[in-house]
Amino acid sequence: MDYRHYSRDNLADVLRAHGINPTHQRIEIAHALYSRQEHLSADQVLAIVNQRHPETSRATVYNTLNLFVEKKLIREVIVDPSRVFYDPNTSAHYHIYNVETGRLTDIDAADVRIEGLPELPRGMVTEGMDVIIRVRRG
Amino acid sequence: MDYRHYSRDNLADVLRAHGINPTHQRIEIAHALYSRQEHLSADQVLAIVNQRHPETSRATVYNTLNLFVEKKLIREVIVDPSRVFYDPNTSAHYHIYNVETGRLTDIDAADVRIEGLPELPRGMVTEGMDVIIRVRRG
DNA sequence: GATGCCAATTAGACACAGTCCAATCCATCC
DNA sequence: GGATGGATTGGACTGTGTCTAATTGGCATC
Repeated sequence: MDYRHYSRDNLADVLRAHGINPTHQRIEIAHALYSRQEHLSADQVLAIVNQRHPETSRATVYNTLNLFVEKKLIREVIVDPSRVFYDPNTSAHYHIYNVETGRLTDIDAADVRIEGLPELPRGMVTEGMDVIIRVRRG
Repeated sequence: MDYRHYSRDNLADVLRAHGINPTHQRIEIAHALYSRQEHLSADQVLAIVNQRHPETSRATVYNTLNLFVEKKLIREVIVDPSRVFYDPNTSAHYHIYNVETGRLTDIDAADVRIEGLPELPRGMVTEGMDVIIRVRRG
């Protein structure tokens, strides 16, 4: 999937490819995340989407972000107890979290080797692995 | 530090060793976590502490858990957007999180090798690394 | 034992992220 | 142009966690 061009037309195709009906609001929300390639909280998405004219409701932003997560268009990043971040990068990668600024940075998982993890209990499957390095100014 | 015996007397000593004035409430809260060696949310701690006679207030539970984290007596585990878990195990270890049941299990960090992590930006220091494997019944 | 001090605790108000719900809107199909 | 059904909306609601002002309680000093 090529996300280099984030025109609203392209994004509509991306949504369709993930089985999502591309409405105006959904395209705006996808655009907020993809055009920035940043980690945004739901509130930040709401604020960005509403800088343009039409008011989009809070409920729609939350509904849509959850829908995108379910359809694997974006990923939740849980690093801060006070809010969830949403990540338009769904390829395998990890995160550096600056606990002072709240800024998240990506680490490509291809560069990292992790060995010695235990076997999962039988009947269990991995849904995902998060690696979070918490940093501050030293 | 030997946490094998979790009498309230021993816990008072543990608190003092971490520079914490051991009050009744604080000892009960420490006891709730250490005697179970489990990952508990603040609400679970509150419920356990109040099973015994004296009512301990919600504010005290939150204050105390935050104090314990600050004094490195316990660790926060952030895996669920809706609540923080507190972990009496402060040695280096990672977590398996069952997204269906909400149950957390430890992985000893000594068994795991992680290589290829990038250098931190200059002037930054690591405060901690979290590894969370999210699992479900497959 | 009485007194004063200060930290710890308390109840309750508050803040905020996120969810729920019933009413409305709107794109599509006939 | 209706009818249909999914999407959106505002507003009420929930649950976690924080704040604050008032009270309590342990401890030292007299």
